[in-house]
Amino acid sequence: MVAEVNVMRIGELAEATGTTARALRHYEEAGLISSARAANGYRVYDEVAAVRVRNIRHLLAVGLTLEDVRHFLPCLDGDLAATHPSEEGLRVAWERLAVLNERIAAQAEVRDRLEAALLRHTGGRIRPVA
Amino acid sequence: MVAEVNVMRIGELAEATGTTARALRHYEEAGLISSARAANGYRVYDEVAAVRVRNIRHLLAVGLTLEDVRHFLPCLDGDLAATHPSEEGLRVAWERLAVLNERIAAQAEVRDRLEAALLRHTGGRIRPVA
DNA sequence: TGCAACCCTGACGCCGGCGGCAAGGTCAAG
DNA sequence: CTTGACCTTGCCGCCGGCGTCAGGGTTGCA
Repeated sequence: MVAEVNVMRIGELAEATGTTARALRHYEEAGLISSARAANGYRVYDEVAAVRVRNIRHLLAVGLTLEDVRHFLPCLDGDLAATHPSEEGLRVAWERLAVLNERIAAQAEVRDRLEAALLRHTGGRIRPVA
Repeated sequence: MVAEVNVMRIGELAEATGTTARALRHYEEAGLISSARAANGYRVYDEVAAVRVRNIRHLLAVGLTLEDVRHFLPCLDGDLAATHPSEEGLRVAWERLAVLNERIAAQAEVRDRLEAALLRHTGGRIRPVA
C-alpha cells in the first residue's frame, strides 16, 4: 500500500511551523524550500517540508541569515541537531559567529561611551533606567 | 571693529568636522542645523556651526539617533562636556541607553545560542574563528 | 574661453526579513 | 448563488544615516 503523505497547503504549513505564508513564499523565493503545485496553482507540501522549515527557522533563530542558511541546504531535511554538518556549513556558521561578535562588540563600545558620558553628567550617581 | 567671522561653505565645514557635505544637508533636513544662504544660493556657515556639527557627531557616535539629538538642540552650540544637559536630554539619553542594552542583550543571546550549537557540533573542541 | 572644482535640488539605493496591500482566482458550505 | 476563507503574483514599505547618481548652475584661474 502506498501511504498517502500528509499533504498540506501553505497556510497549514505556516501554522505547523509557527510562521506565516508570507515568510514561506519568501524562503522559496530565496531558494531554501521548493513546492509542488496543485492543479489550481496552490502550493502543496509534504511533512518533510515542515522539518525543513523548522530547521530553517532554527538556523535563523541562532543568528544566521537566509544567505547563510543556503549553505546548509544538504542537511535541512534531517535532524539538524543529530546530523553532522558539512564543513561548508560549519565554516559559514563560524564566520557568522565572528560577524555577530564584531557587531555586538561595536555596539557595546558605543553603549559604554554613552553610559560613561551619562555617569559623568550625573556625578557618578546611579540613575534609574526609566 | 566688527570682527569678520570665519565664513565657510559646506565643503569646508564638512572637512573641518570630519564629515561630508551630504551628511550636513541631511542634518539640516532633519532640523539639527541651519544655514544662511549666499546670493548664489550656496549654504554659508560660521564657526559656531562647526561646534554644533561636532556636538551632533559626538552624540551620534555615542549611539544616539538623529531623533534623539533633536532633544539636545538647546545645548548644541556650547561645550557639551561642560554644559549641564537638560532634563529632557538626560531622559532621552538614558532611554537610548536602555534601548541599546536591550538590543545588545538580544543579539548576545542569539550569539550565545549559535556558539553553543557550534560547540556541540565540534565536541567542545575550540575552533578557530577564521 | 574653457576647464576644474565647487555648489544646488531631487530622488533612488542600501541592508534583511519579511508585513501588508491590491487585485484577482478557487473551492466548500449554506 | 453567494459568502467567506483560502490561495495566487507583484510590488511598495520599513528602519537609519547617509552614498551616489542625475542634471543642472557658479566660480576662480590659466
